[in-house]
Amino acid sequence: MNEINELMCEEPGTHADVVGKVRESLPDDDTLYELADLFKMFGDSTRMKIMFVLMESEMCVCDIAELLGISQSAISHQLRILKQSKLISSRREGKNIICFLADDHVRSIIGQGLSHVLE
Amino acid sequence: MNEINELMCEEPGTHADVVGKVRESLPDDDTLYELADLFKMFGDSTRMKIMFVLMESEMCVCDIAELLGISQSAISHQLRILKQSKLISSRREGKNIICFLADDHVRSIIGQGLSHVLE
DNA sequence: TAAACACATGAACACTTGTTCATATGAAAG
DNA sequence: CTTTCATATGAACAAGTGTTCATGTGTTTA
Repeated sequence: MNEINELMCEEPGTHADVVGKVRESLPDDDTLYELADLFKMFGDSTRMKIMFVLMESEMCVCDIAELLGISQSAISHQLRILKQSKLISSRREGKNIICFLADDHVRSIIGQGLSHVLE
Repeated sequence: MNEINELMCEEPGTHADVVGKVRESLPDDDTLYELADLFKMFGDSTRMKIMFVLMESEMCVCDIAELLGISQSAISHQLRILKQSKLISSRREGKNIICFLADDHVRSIIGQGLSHVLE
Protein backbone atom coordinates (compact mmCIF):
# COMPACT_ATOMS: atom_id res chain seq x y z
CA MET A 1 0.00 0.00 0.00
CA ASN A 2 2.71 2.36 1.00
CA GLU A 3 4.23 3.88 -2.12
CA ILE A 4 7.70 4.03 -0.69
CA ASN A 5 7.50 0.50 0.58
CA GLU A 6 6.72 -0.81 -2.87
CA LEU A 7 10.20 0.15 -3.95
CA MET A 8 11.87 -1.86 -1.25
CA CYS A 9 12.71 -5.50 -0.97
CA GLU A 10 10.18 -7.71 0.72
CA GLU A 11 10.76 -7.02 4.34
CA PRO A 12 8.18 -6.50 7.04
CA GLY A 13 8.09 -3.80 9.66
CA THR A 14 8.89 -0.10 9.82
CA HIS A 15 11.43 -0.56 7.17
CA ALA A 16 10.33 2.22 4.85
CA ASP A 17 10.49 4.74 7.68
CA VAL A 18 14.16 4.12 8.16
CA VAL A 19 14.88 4.29 4.45
CA GLY A 20 13.02 7.56 4.19
CA LYS A 21 14.86 9.15 7.08
CA VAL A 22 18.23 8.02 5.78
CA ARG A 23 17.47 9.47 2.37
CA GLU A 24 16.73 12.84 3.95
CA SER A 25 19.92 12.79 5.95
CA LEU A 26 22.18 12.34 2.92
CA PRO A 27 24.28 15.38 1.98
CA ASP A 28 23.56 16.90 -1.40
CA ASP A 29 25.37 15.51 -4.42
CA ASP A 30 27.79 18.43 -4.71
CA THR A 31 29.04 17.88 -1.18
CA LEU A 32 29.38 14.15 -1.77
CA TYR A 33 31.47 14.64 -4.90
CA GLU A 34 33.63 17.24 -3.21
CA LEU A 35 34.21 14.87 -0.34
CA ALA A 36 35.16 12.00 -2.62
CA ASP A 37 37.49 14.27 -4.57
CA LEU A 38 39.12 15.40 -1.36
CA PHE A 39 39.82 11.84 -0.26
CA LYS A 40 41.13 10.97 -3.71
CA MET A 41 44.03 13.26 -2.87
CA PHE A 42 44.98 10.94 -0.02
CA GLY A 43 44.48 7.85 -2.14
CA ASP A 44 47.75 7.96 -4.05
CA SER A 45 51.03 6.97 -2.47
CA THR A 46 53.03 9.72 -4.15
CA ARG A 47 50.73 12.41 -2.85
CA MET A 48 50.64 10.71 0.54
CA LYS A 49 54.44 10.81 0.68
CA ILE A 50 54.48 14.47 -0.27
CA MET A 51 52.04 15.30 2.51
CA PHE A 52 54.01 13.28 5.03
CA VAL A 53 57.13 15.20 4.10
CA LEU A 54 55.36 18.52 4.44
CA MET A 55 53.95 17.48 7.80
CA GLU A 56 57.54 17.54 9.03
CA SER A 57 58.83 20.63 7.29
CA GLU A 58 58.10 22.98 4.44
CA MET A 59 60.35 22.21 1.51
CA CYS A 60 61.16 23.22 -2.07
CA VAL A 61 59.97 21.13 -5.00
CA CYS A 62 63.46 19.97 -5.89
CA ASP A 63 64.13 18.60 -2.42
CA ILE A 64 60.80 16.81 -2.21
CA ALA A 65 61.59 15.08 -5.48
CA GLU A 66 65.06 14.00 -4.44
CA LEU A 67 64.05 13.01 -0.94
CA LEU A 68 61.33 10.75 -2.29
CA GLY A 69 63.28 9.51 -5.30
CA ILE A 70 60.52 10.57 -7.68
CA SER A 71 61.01 12.62 -10.85
CA GLN A 72 60.64 16.37 -10.61
CA SER A 73 57.94 16.28 -13.26
CA ALA A 74 55.84 13.73 -11.42
CA ILE A 75 56.12 15.72 -8.20
CA SER A 76 55.19 18.92 -9.96
CA HIS A 77 52.10 17.35 -11.51
CA GLN A 78 50.98 16.07 -8.13
CA LEU A 79 51.69 19.37 -6.39
CA ARG A 80 49.46 21.07 -8.90
CA ILE A 81 46.59 18.76 -7.99
CA LEU A 82 47.20 19.15 -4.27
CA LYS A 83 47.15 22.93 -4.61
CA GLN A 84 43.86 22.81 -6.49
CA SER A 85 42.42 20.88 -3.56
CA LYS A 86 43.66 23.59 -1.18
CA LEU A 87 45.70 21.04 0.74
CA ILE A 88 49.05 22.68 0.14
CA SER A 89 50.22 26.18 -0.68
CA SER A 90 53.51 27.59 -1.87
CA ARG A 91 55.55 30.75 -1.98
CA ARG A 92 58.52 31.74 -4.08
CA GLU A 93 61.87 32.21 -2.38
CA GLY A 94 64.53 33.18 -4.89
CA LYS A 95 64.76 30.44 -7.44
CA ASN A 96 62.80 27.98 -5.36
CA ILE A 97 59.14 27.34 -4.72
CA ILE A 98 58.63 26.44 -1.08
CA CYS A 99 55.66 24.16 -0.44
CA PHE A 100 53.80 23.75 2.84
CA LEU A 101 50.56 22.35 4.18
CA ALA A 102 47.72 24.79 3.71
CA ASP A 103 45.49 23.28 6.30
CA ASP A 104 45.59 21.43 9.60
CA HIS A 105 42.92 19.09 8.30
CA VAL A 106 45.66 17.23 6.47
CA ARG A 107 47.22 16.26 9.77
CA SER A 108 43.98 15.17 11.37
CA ILE A 109 42.77 13.24 8.33
CA ILE A 110 46.04 11.35 7.98
CA GLY A 111 46.08 10.82 11.73
CA GLN A 112 42.68 9.15 11.66
CA GLY A 113 43.76 7.03 8.72
CA LEU A 114 46.90 5.93 10.50
CA SER A 115 45.05 4.87 13.61
CA HIS A 116 42.83 2.68 11.45
CA VAL A 117 45.72 1.14 9.54
CA LEU A 118 47.74 0.49 12.68
CA GLU A 119 44.76 -1.39 14.14
CA MET B 1 81.66 18.49 0.73
CA ASN B 2 78.71 16.92 2.46
CA GLU B 3 77.65 13.83 0.55
CA ILE B 4 74.00 14.31 1.32
CA ASN B 5 74.12 17.94 0.36
CA GLU B 6 75.45 17.09 -3.07
CA LEU B 7 72.16 15.49 -3.90
CA MET B 8 70.18 18.58 -3.08
CA CYS B 9 69.46 21.67 -5.06
CA GLU B 10 71.83 24.55 -4.63
CA GLU B 11 70.70 26.00 -1.39
CA PRO B 12 72.87 27.23 1.45
CA GLY B 13 72.46 26.53 5.13
CA THR B 14 71.46 23.61 7.30
CA HIS B 15 69.34 22.33 4.54
CA ALA B 16 70.66 18.76 4.43
CA ASP B 17 69.95 18.32 8.15
CA VAL B 18 66.27 18.95 7.63
CA VAL B 19 66.09 16.64 4.66
CA GLY B 20 67.82 13.88 6.58
CA LYS B 21 65.52 14.18 9.57
CA VAL B 22 62.43 14.21 7.40
CA ARG B 23 63.60 11.10 5.60
CA GLU B 24 63.94 9.27 8.90
CA SER B 25 60.50 10.33 10.05
CA LEU B 26 58.72 8.84 7.03
CA PRO B 27 56.65 5.71 7.73
CA ASP B 28 57.78 2.56 5.98
CA ASP B 29 56.50 1.86 2.50
CA ASP B 30 54.01 -0.80 3.59
CA THR B 31 52.29 1.62 5.92
CA LEU B 32 52.21 4.30 3.25
CA TYR B 33 50.59 2.01 0.71
CA GLU B 34 48.08 0.74 3.25
CA LEU B 35 47.17 4.30 4.10
CA ALA B 36 46.72 5.30 0.46
CA ASP B 37 44.62 2.19 -0.13
CA LEU B 38 42.47 3.04 2.85
CA PHE B 39 41.78 6.54 1.58
CA LYS B 40 41.05 5.21 -1.89
CA MET B 41 37.93 3.69 -0.34
CA PHE B 42 36.68 7.19 0.48
CA GLY B 43 37.64 8.52 -2.92
CA ASP B 44 34.69 7.18 -4.89
CA SER B 45 31.27 8.76 -4.66
CA THR B 46 29.39 5.45 -4.73
CA ARG B 47 31.37 4.10 -1.78
CA MET B 48 31.03 7.44 -0.03
CA LYS B 49 27.26 7.28 -0.42
CA ILE B 50 27.18 3.75 0.91
CA MET B 51 29.13 4.76 3.98
CA PHE B 52 26.92 7.79 4.56
CA VAL B 53 23.88 5.55 4.47
CA LEU B 54 25.42 3.11 6.90
CA MET B 55 26.37 5.95 9.23
CA GLU B 56 22.65 6.45 9.72
CA SER B 57 21.48 2.87 9.90
CA GLU B 58 22.47 -0.66 9.06
CA MET B 59 20.73 -1.80 5.93
CA CYS B 60 20.39 -4.71 3.51
CA VAL B 61 22.08 -4.63 0.10
CA CYS B 62 18.84 -4.34 -1.77
CA ASP B 63 17.74 -1.25 0.14
CA ILE B 64 21.09 0.45 -0.23
CA ALA B 65 20.86 -0.05 -3.98
CA GLU B 66 17.34 1.28 -4.27
CA LEU B 67 17.88 4.15 -1.88
CA LEU B 68 20.88 5.34 -3.87
CA GLY B 69 19.45 4.53 -7.29
CA ILE B 70 22.46 2.42 -8.19
CA SER B 71 22.31 -1.09 -9.63
CA GLN B 72 22.46 -4.01 -7.24
CA SER B 73 25.52 -5.34 -9.01
CA ALA B 74 27.46 -2.11 -8.71
CA ILE B 75 26.62 -1.89 -5.00
CA SER B 76 27.64 -5.47 -4.45
CA HIS B 77 31.00 -4.96 -6.13
CA GLN B 78 31.67 -1.92 -3.98
CA LEU B 79 30.55 -3.65 -0.80
CA ARG B 80 33.05 -6.39 -1.50
CA ILE B 81 35.87 -3.86 -1.68
CA LEU B 82 34.71 -2.07 1.45
CA LYS B 83 34.61 -5.35 3.35
CA GLN B 84 38.14 -6.19 2.26
CA SER B 85 39.25 -2.87 3.74
CA LYS B 86 37.52 -3.76 7.02
CA LEU B 87 35.36 -0.67 6.79
CA ILE B 88 32.06 -2.50 6.75
CA SER B 89 30.84 -5.88 7.92
CA SER B 90 27.70 -7.86 7.30
CA ARG B 91 25.53 -10.58 8.70
CA ARG B 92 22.86 -12.71 7.13
CA GLU B 93 19.27 -12.27 8.28
CA GLY B 94 16.95 -14.60 6.41
CA LYS B 95 17.23 -13.82 2.73
CA ASN B 96 18.98 -10.54 3.34
CA ILE B 97 22.55 -9.50 4.02
CA ILE B 98 22.58 -6.67 6.52
CA CYS B 99 25.55 -4.33 6.18
CA PHE B 100 26.93 -2.05 8.86
CA LEU B 101 30.01 0.02 9.59
CA ALA B 102 32.75 -2.11 11.04
CA ASP B 103 34.65 0.71 12.60
CA ASP B 104 34.16 4.12 14.17
CA HIS B 105 37.11 5.41 12.18
CA VAL B 106 34.77 5.74 9.23
CA ARG B 107 32.79 8.37 11.10
CA SER B 108 35.81 10.32 12.23
CA ILE B 109 37.54 10.22 8.86
CA ILE B 110 34.44 11.40 7.01
CA GLY B 111 33.87 13.99 9.72
CA GLN B 112 37.33 15.47 9.22
CA GLY B 113 36.81 15.46 5.47
CA LEU B 114 33.49 17.23 5.79
CA SER B 115 34.91 19.97 7.96
CA HIS B 116 37.51 20.63 5.28
CA VAL B 117 35.02 20.66 2.44
CA LEU B 118 32.55 22.90 4.29
CA GLU B 119 35.38 25.44 4.79
C1' DT C 1 11.71 -30.18 -5.35
C1' DA C 2 10.81 -26.14 -7.92
C1' DA C 3 10.30 -21.35 -8.11
C1' DA C 4 11.32 -16.83 -6.40
C1' DC C 5 14.14 -13.71 -4.16
C1' DA C 6 18.69 -11.58 -2.39
C1' DC C 7 23.13 -11.28 -3.35
C1' DA C 8 27.82 -12.44 -5.53
C1' DT C 9 30.91 -12.76 -9.29
C1' DG C 10 33.40 -12.90 -13.80
C1' DA C 11 34.26 -10.81 -18.27
C1' DA C 12 34.17 -6.88 -21.10
C1' DC C 13 34.36 -2.17 -21.81
C1' DA C 14 34.79 2.81 -21.22
C1' DC C 15 36.84 6.00 -18.47
C1' DT C 16 40.18 7.88 -15.30
C1' DT C 17 44.70 8.45 -13.48
C1' DG C 18 49.81 8.76 -12.90
C1' DT C 19 54.05 8.62 -15.06
C1' DT C 20 57.49 9.73 -18.59
C1' DC C 21 59.47 12.54 -22.12
C1' DA C 22 60.11 16.73 -24.27
C1' DT C 23 59.76 21.34 -23.92
C1' DA C 24 58.32 25.89 -22.03
C1' DT C 25 58.49 29.53 -18.48
C1' DG C 26 60.62 32.40 -15.28
C1' DA C 27 63.89 34.12 -11.92
C1' DA C 28 68.77 34.86 -10.98
C1' DA C 29 73.70 35.05 -11.86
C1' DG C 30 77.41 35.97 -14.83
C1' DC D 1 71.37 39.55 -22.62
C1' DT D 2 72.62 34.97 -22.27
C1' DT D 3 73.00 31.04 -19.52
C1' DT D 4 71.70 28.26 -15.80
C1' DC D 5 68.89 26.50 -12.36
C1' DA D 6 64.07 25.51 -10.50
C1' DT D 7 59.69 24.57 -11.76
C1' DA D 8 55.52 24.01 -14.86
C1' DT D 9 53.06 21.98 -18.54
C1' DG D 10 51.32 19.34 -22.61
C1' DA D 11 50.99 15.04 -25.14
C1' DA D 12 51.18 10.20 -25.09
C1' DC D 13 50.92 5.89 -23.05
C1' DA D 14 50.26 2.14 -19.65
C1' DA D 15 47.88 0.76 -15.82
C1' DG D 16 44.04 1.00 -12.75
C1' DT D 17 39.05 1.56 -11.74
C1' DG D 18 33.90 1.35 -11.85
C1' DT D 19 29.95 0.03 -14.32
C1' DT D 20 27.06 -3.09 -17.01
C1' DC D 21 25.52 -7.51 -18.49
C1' DA D 22 25.00 -12.21 -17.93
C1' DT D 23 25.05 -15.74 -14.94
C1' DG D 24 26.05 -18.30 -10.58
C1' DT D 25 25.20 -19.33 -5.56
C1' DG D 26 22.51 -19.78 -1.63
C1' DT D 27 18.15 -19.22 1.06
C1' DT D 28 13.41 -19.19 1.68
C1' DT D 29 8.65 -20.27 0.34
C1' DA D 30 5.13 -22.69 -2.18
